[in-house]
Amino acid sequence: MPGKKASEAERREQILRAARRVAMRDRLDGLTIRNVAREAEVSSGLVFFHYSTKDALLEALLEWLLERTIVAEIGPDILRHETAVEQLLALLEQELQRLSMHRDQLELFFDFWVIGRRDTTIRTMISQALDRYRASFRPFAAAVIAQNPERYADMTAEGLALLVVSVIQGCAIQVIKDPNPIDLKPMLQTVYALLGRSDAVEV
Amino acid sequence: MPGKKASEAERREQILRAARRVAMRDRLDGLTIRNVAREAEVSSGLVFFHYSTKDALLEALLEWLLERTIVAEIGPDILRHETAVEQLLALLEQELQRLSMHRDQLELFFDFWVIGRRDTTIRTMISQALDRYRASFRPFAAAVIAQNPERYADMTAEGLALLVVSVIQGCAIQVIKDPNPIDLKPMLQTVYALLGRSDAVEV
DNA sequence: CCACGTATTGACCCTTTGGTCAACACCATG
DNA sequence: CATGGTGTTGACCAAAGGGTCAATACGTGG
Repeated sequence: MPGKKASEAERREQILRAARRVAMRDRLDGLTIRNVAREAEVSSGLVFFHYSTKDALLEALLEWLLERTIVAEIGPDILRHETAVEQLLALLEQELQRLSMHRDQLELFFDFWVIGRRDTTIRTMISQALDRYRASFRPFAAAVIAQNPERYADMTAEGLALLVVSVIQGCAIQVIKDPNPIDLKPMLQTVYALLGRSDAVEV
Repeated sequence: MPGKKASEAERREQILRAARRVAMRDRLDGLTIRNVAREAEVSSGLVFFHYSTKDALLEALLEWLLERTIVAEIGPDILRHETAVEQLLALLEQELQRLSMHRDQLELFFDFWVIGRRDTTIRTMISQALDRYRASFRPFAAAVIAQNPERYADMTAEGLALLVVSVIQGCAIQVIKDPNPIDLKPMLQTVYALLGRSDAVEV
């Protein structure tokens, strides 16, 4: 006995929201069509009606995840710093802070990562998101080098951006490695020392 | 119609080897008891006879993987360097090189990583392996700081070791991000510039 | 050469899951 | 008020996979 009707867009949103809740709670291996349907309080058939296949639903979910996880927001908190080095460091610190919160999103990302080894579409989506992410660090890296060429000789903007992003991604692994979160402060302090700033910072 | 008998240890080894081949070829989602049995040319029942459950087989497989993947070998190639900085950098370079080869083992590791979010035993095994890995960098980090305290003020051995390991793990993600391998050289060059060595190196 | 423990087999069970589909209810329109 | 298109349902299907188990072959000790 079918229930009320709803518009295409509404229902898709409703189902996607349910999928998000399920995924955040039970991870990807708990994300079954039936679970999503139950969470959205609709039938399993309806999920297939709006998302023809589970992969389609996964891709919609990943799109949402990527644009709120693998994005470096360049706001006034970053740009208000004077020197390029300080801006880059502020960006790094901001991203590390974002990692420490949002562990659940991080874990979900790694779930998708593993699926992506198999599914070309997902793999490509992730790869492009990570490329964009790294690209957003590049101008800052270039500015750092330009501002003090003799000290930062032998560096390239590409290399520095890749280094910073690698540190962030490595820290992502550290953050979700075990239940009790790790303290990234000593590491951040070390980076500051290497790149030239020395004032202590909160993490 | 049962086949030949074999000793306990022999059969376990034979099955584990088969499991390794299957895992390296088809990833963890292709690692079914039936696949392992076929690869080992035994029956599926026999796999359960020697590994009472699939999890037990997975743990045996993970143990093998960890001790050949998440281990920093400190050989003469590292220790022959004069300064502590050079030793640490040589170690870093060696590990990055190891990443670039062994992509398959890396991907397998991430498969286990995701499973480990669910399975406490696997999670603990991975966590401990990573802790040991980081610990093996610690003495080198400490030596670096001790050798030039005024330059590396504000650093701690713990922080530097964590930084180096984070870089390696971040690069691991870069390495398997997309099919065609990335070039880590510019990044390594940047690290050399930051930590003080300037001669070019092969990767 | 007999008997007993054990290694080995493969059919079988049960659960889960992605996906299909015929039936049915809802709503707009004529 | 009929009617057709479409949103919606839940039963059903097939495949896959972990695990069980009775039957059976093998080897060894008596």
